[in-house]
Amino acid sequence: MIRAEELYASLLAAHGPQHWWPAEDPFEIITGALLVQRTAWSNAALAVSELKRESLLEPAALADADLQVVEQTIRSAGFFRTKAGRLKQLARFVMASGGIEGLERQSTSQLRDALLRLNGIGPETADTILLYAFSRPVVVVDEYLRRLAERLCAGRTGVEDTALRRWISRGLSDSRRLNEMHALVVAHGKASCRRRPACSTCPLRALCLTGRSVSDA
DNA sequence: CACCAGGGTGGTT
DNA sequence: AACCACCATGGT
Repeated sequence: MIRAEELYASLLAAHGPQHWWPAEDPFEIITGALLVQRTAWSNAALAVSELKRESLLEPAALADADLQVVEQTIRSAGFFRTKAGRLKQLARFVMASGGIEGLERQSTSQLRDALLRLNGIGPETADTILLYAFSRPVVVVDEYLRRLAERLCAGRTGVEDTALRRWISRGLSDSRRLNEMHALVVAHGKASCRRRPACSTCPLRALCLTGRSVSDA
């Protein structure tokens, strides 16, 4: 049985530190989390800097901004009509919650439920926000992690997200390493081939060969 | 030219 | 519950 801590060490050795969102403005991170959905980060980052240039990277300004202006400003992030409306809604939500400081006072589960009620924020984006903007010790489950687990389990499919969460959080409980872990999983997912048996050059090959189950015990 | 990127929604079976 | 089309830009 592979421990999550071993996986973390192997990923870190193979790909190096990823330093995603190192302690920036929480609202900027929230905005980026929405803009990056199904989009290359370079394009999302461009949209974030454009918002900053337009002085729209603050809840009050964004909440009151003209929808058409927001659409054109974030154009580079793709799905710009959809995302512009969701961004404004998010800004209104932050305002109505007493700002970022108001959100920081909420418990992790309360904040997660509130985020999930918003249109355009699903489990992955909500957990990303909790982890990267509010430093909550949350496991982000994405498609890369599911594929990775599938390989570590020697092809076993259908592992539940809740089982993945328990497995990861058993070995990594602090937000700092969970932060790095998610970034490393994404980096590895993009770097490695997506065929069922991991290719022979995969840095995790040794783990794949010794791996059994993620959901056992 | 096709394919993909740090997802989520709404509709259909 | 498991699929599906759709949203749209920019890089390879």
